[in-house]
Amino acid sequence: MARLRKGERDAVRARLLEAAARHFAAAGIDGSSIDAISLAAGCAKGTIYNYFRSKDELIGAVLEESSRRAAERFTADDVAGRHTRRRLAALAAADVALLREHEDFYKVVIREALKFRPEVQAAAVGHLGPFLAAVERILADGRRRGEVGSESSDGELALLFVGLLALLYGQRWASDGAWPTLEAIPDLVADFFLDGAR
Amino acid sequence: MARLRKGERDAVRARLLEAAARHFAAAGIDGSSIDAISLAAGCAKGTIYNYFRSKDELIGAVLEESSRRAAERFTADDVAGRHTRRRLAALAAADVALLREHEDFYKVVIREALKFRPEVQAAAVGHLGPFLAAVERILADGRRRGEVGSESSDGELALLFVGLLALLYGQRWASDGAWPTLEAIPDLVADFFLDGAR
Amino acid sequence: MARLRKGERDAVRARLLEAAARHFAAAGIDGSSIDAISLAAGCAKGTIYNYFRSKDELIGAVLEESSRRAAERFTADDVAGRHTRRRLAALAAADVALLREHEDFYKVVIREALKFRPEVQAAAVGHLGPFLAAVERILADGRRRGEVGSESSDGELALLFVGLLALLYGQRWASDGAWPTLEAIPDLVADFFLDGAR
Amino acid sequence: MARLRKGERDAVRARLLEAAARHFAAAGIDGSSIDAISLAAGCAKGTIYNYFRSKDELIGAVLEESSRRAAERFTADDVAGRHTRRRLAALAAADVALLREHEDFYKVVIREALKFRPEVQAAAVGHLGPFLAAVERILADGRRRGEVGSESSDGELALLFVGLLALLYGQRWASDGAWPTLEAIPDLVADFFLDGAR
DNA sequence: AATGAATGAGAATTCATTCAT
DNA sequence: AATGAATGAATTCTCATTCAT
Repeated sequence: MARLRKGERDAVRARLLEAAARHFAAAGIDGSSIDAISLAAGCAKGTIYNYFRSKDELIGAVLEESSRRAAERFTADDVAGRHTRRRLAALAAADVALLREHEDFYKVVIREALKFRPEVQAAAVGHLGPFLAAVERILADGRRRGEVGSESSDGELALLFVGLLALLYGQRWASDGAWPTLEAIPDLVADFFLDGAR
Repeated sequence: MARLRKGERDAVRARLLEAAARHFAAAGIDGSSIDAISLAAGCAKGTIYNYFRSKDELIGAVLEESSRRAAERFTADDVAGRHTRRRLAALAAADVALLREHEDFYKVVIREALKFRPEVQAAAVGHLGPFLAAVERILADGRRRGEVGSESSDGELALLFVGLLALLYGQRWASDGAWPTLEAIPDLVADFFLDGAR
Repeated sequence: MARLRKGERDAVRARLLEAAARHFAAAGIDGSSIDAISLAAGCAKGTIYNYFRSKDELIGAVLEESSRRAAERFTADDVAGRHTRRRLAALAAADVALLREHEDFYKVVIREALKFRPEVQAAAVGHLGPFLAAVERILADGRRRGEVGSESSDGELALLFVGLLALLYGQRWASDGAWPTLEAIPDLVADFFLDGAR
Repeated sequence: MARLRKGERDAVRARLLEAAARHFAAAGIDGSSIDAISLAAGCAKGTIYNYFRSKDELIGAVLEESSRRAAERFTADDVAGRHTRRRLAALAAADVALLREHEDFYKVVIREALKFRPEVQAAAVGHLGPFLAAVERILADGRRRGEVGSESSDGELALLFVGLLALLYGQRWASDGAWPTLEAIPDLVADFFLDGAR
């Protein structure tokens, strides 16, 4: 059964990644077996090893995929002249839109990032690179406009911004969607990030 | 070896809990074996089952212990008349002091909470109860003083406060202590929580 | 706490044996733990080892006790001049009376015997000795009276008699007492043993 | 080693069942480890779990297999017009022939039945169904011919018949084959069942 | 390329037995 | 004598990975 068309092979790979993300999100990485993931993707257990050398590589690929998709978007809608608040809210809204499409991937990657393991952190920040850069750009503009005055560096603030976003997503998962809703998140994060509780 | 001297049994239990927290923090809960934990505590494999009926119960006891110790402290130093900023910073400072003593326990409980699993969330918030209540009290006073004006409810804000604190701890673990330092955290979290990036 | 009065020590031993029989009957020998038995007898785990060197010895003692009590009785009521049928029924009735008092012991010893392990068989038949001898005596008299004519030897027939009795007890346990009842067993076994289904 | 030649999988399963029966018969169910059984069947420890989900399922499969094979035979040779004695002896002879081929399976299933556990009894009698039905048929005919007159019901008598048979097999195992021999059993059981010791 | 049976290291848990107090 | 904590061998079961077909 050799020589799948390129597209077919990619399709199987995509199915495997989605099944993996689904299982990882539902049962945790350790609680998900290669066997169950393969079957959920419509393959036999052995097949997955034709696509990923090991479970670790599969995990890596899921995280990779998550950020790959994310990176395609950021900044697309960003417009430099606007108010900092609007630009941040728009950025968050774009992220929320992505999350809607790939919630399982987000859940996996966010959970992984929030384990705060140094070995993983480099990769995580790497994946977040484009997003963090977008935030920093907005912050730099914001300082010029007098809308940002924090003593913390833009890099630190950018990390706090994505952290807050992750926290709000997580709070939503933890409360089974009760609070906050996806619709509310962009304004919520932009407002709180800029003004705090004041 | 029956009838341990009074207190001896508690000492063994404490050693087991600390060894468990240490392993959980270093290798994750799933990555830690009962066997290794027992040996690290200076017991044989079977001994741990004289203290905890199962791994799940051990995990529960570690989380319990963590919050039990935490609950002893909060609000001790809180003084109602002060500025909101000072009170929040003091609360955070008390928490940081606790974290210094039981960092492994904190790491475990924070990681667990940041998996955002609804089944676990109730317990997590329950453990945080006294802390959250303290924050809410300060916020209510703050509103009276005109130092807090956010449209979000005090309950939501309190959750964001502990979330931010957890995020800063985590950022420290992830960066191997590079940023932020423990000393900086109380002011950092109080400032950002009240004023944001403005 | 040394030097228990002789009677006290015997009382503890008896309690241990009864607890053991109870557990063995309910959960099987393998399914019963020394710990549970000790506690049920009101002692701590270690105490049992002051009375029995090992679990095997405890098992042996339970079986021993069972047949010791049984041996006290047989033949007491037997009267040589009567009809074979009446004498067999009386013998069975005496056994049923014993079983009523020590049902757990009976269950254990019968189950053990019906595993048919050669190593155990010698002991089992040894324990049954007095009972088998009584049956053989009755059979020998029965032949003289013309009430027994089987070609099988008396020894073989005696084994069949106790086998039948055990079978009926067991059938009762298996059917939760539905059939046969304890009252019916003595006549049932005497009749069937002498006449079969004819 | 995927896609075994047709039949290969069944062969492995059969080897596992036989190894299990062999061990169960020799050391008891509780005394037999999954590990030892697998190795005896020529597999590694884990392999057995590709065929049976748990030890309980393996036990069930051994009992099932035992009665499945048995059910194939009964009554094949039965001829309605003959003497009750001859028909019963023939039935017993057919059973003995089966036992010769699958002695370990018989030993396991008989031992299990003679534990007289109500939960198991239903299954045991279910497995015996065809055999019991055959006995009852013969008894009904026997009554018509005047060769059976017992006051007990045919159902009860049938249970006694299989009980006797089991007892004789067991007696043989217990005596290491000394008495009775397999050859003698069919006539022995038919004679004793019909006439008793008379 | 896909399959899925085989593998065996490793994990949690049980429990008879020992022995210091 | 009684206790009950400690022990560690043994057991069941899981699962990532390999590889013949």
